[in-house]
Amino acid sequence: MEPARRVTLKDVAAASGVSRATVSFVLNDDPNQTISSSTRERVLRASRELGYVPHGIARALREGSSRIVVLNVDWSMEGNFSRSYIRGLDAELAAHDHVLLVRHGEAAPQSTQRILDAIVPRAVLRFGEAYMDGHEPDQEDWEHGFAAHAALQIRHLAERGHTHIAMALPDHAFPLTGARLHFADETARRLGLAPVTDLVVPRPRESGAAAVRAFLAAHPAVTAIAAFDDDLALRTLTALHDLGRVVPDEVAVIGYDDTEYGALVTPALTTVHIDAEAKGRVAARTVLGLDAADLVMTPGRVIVRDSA
Amino acid sequence: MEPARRVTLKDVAAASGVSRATVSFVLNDDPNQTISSSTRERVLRASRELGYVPHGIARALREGSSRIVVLNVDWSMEGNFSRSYIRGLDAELAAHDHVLLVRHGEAAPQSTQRILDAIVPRAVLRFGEAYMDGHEPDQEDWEHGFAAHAALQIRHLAERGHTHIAMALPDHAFPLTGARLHFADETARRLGLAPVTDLVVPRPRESGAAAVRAFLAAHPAVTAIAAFDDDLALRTLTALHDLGRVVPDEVAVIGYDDTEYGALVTPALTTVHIDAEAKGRVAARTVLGLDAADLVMTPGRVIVRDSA
DNA sequence: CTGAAAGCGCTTACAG
DNA sequence: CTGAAAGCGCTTACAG
Repeated sequence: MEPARRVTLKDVAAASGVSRATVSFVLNDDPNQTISSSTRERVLRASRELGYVPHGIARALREGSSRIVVLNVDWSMEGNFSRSYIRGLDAELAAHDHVLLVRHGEAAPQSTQRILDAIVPRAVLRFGEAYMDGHEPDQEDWEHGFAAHAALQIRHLAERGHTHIAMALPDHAFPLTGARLHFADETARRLGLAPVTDLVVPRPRESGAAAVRAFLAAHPAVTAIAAFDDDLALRTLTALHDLGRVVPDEVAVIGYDDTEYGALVTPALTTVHIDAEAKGRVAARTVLGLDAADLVMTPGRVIVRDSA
Repeated sequence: MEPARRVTLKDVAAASGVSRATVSFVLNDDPNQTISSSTRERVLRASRELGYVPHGIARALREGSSRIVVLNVDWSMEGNFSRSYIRGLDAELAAHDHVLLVRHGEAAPQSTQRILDAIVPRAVLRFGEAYMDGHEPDQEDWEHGFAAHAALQIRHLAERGHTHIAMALPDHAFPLTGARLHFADETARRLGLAPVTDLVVPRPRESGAAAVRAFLAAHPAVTAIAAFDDDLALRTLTALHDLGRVVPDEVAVIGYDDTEYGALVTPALTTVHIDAEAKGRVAARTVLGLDAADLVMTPGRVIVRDSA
């Protein structure tokens, strides 16, 4: 079982009767070289016929880094946002001959470092970093960024007449939670609503119900809850159910990031859908030093169901 | 901003007064070489002091393939199984100086091929492949494999007195669905129950309810439904709720793979929890040609809540 | 317009 | 026990 020997530059050079250098120039469209079109033709044909594929490793050794971009995903916000973001990033990198390596953040930082040293990626991204950029967001961010997405929830609730809104947050705070609360509150301010209060809803069902009960007792004016994500929305919905509160009549709940179970719970969850594929593509272009001005963002939108 | 030059073998060799070859022998513990312990000491110290990290790219070029193992994930069974499997695979590969590259299966096969040609991974795995091995499972598989996990659901229902069981399946069949049904049915046979019938539950809420209604009308003896995963369990639960059927009294439902929302729905979902980390580790060892006999599997277990 | 040559950093027969 | 040398496949100054 002879494993078919790899076709190399040398083979293409031999087949087309030129040097390896020339083949490389042609295949990489080197702008500093002028290659006669007949030579170019010959090289291209030979390359095609032999099924030549550049050896990424050799190229990487020569270029100083591999065509791998690492994405660290260390907070698990599995949903449309992350999936679409990764899809866009992946596709755009592939279009530019790079590979996306997704690192799920379980590994110890030390092992991660060893790995990075070993594969020499072109770039290392952290999921959510770009998303969180601009805590004091610019216009762009209020249109398509994190701020805009946070605003969608509040605006929807405001349209339904709610003036006192709380935000349901996970028990383990991380950078994004603070930012979300900030943007939601800023949106409420702009709309002339009461400040957004925060409500931590732990995962265990009983503790969740207890937390929501205590919160509502302490904040009787609150009639709507914007959840950090659909998971927290579900925790909140379950807590309200267990407390015998009617949704949305007594308390409205809106989720975030449109997970698949939102439509299946009762009452069905109103939520925010975010397609981040374009954002992923922008990240890819940016990391490769390419212009991304032509990419248009898909705005987030509210999926209206029954809970708000 | 001079980027700190990389420490190479040559530096370590110079610092310890030996050749690059010797350094390589020491650092790789080459069994074909006998190195004096004083030399070994000196090399190790120099390497440590200089913070030497082998250049993975150069090594890969020399060795013929990179220390990357690709995992293709193309059916999205996000839950404990996949997460724990990936965690184990990742950790074990890291322990052996390899990196896991997770490819989410959205990319076109052609681009995937180009990528693989470019990075020359040590191995390419397909998620679920090992899991599905042995459609006619051996003893091992009935203990810790796919068959055993499928059996857990049926056994739990049988213990609760159910004799006529259906399996809720997604509308798009894929290899795993057939295997699951097969194993469930085989388990029912061994336990002396009626054959397991299949029930396709589409995602849209109304179609789901319609499908379940029609099914129950056609199969009045069925009192329990084992779902393909928690998502299908939730679809089924929702359908039963919408049809006014009481769970578990009229129909019991058991999920699979213990997603986080199972505890939050009403009635809370009884499900199967599978810790596949050891399986991931075995896959890593296997792919590297290492012995995996010492790894012990964690058996799956039923998480009993209210739905069955 | 094209080619010979150097070199990226490593591993491993091979020779001593 | 240790070192000099070749070579993995590529890119890119450099010389013609």
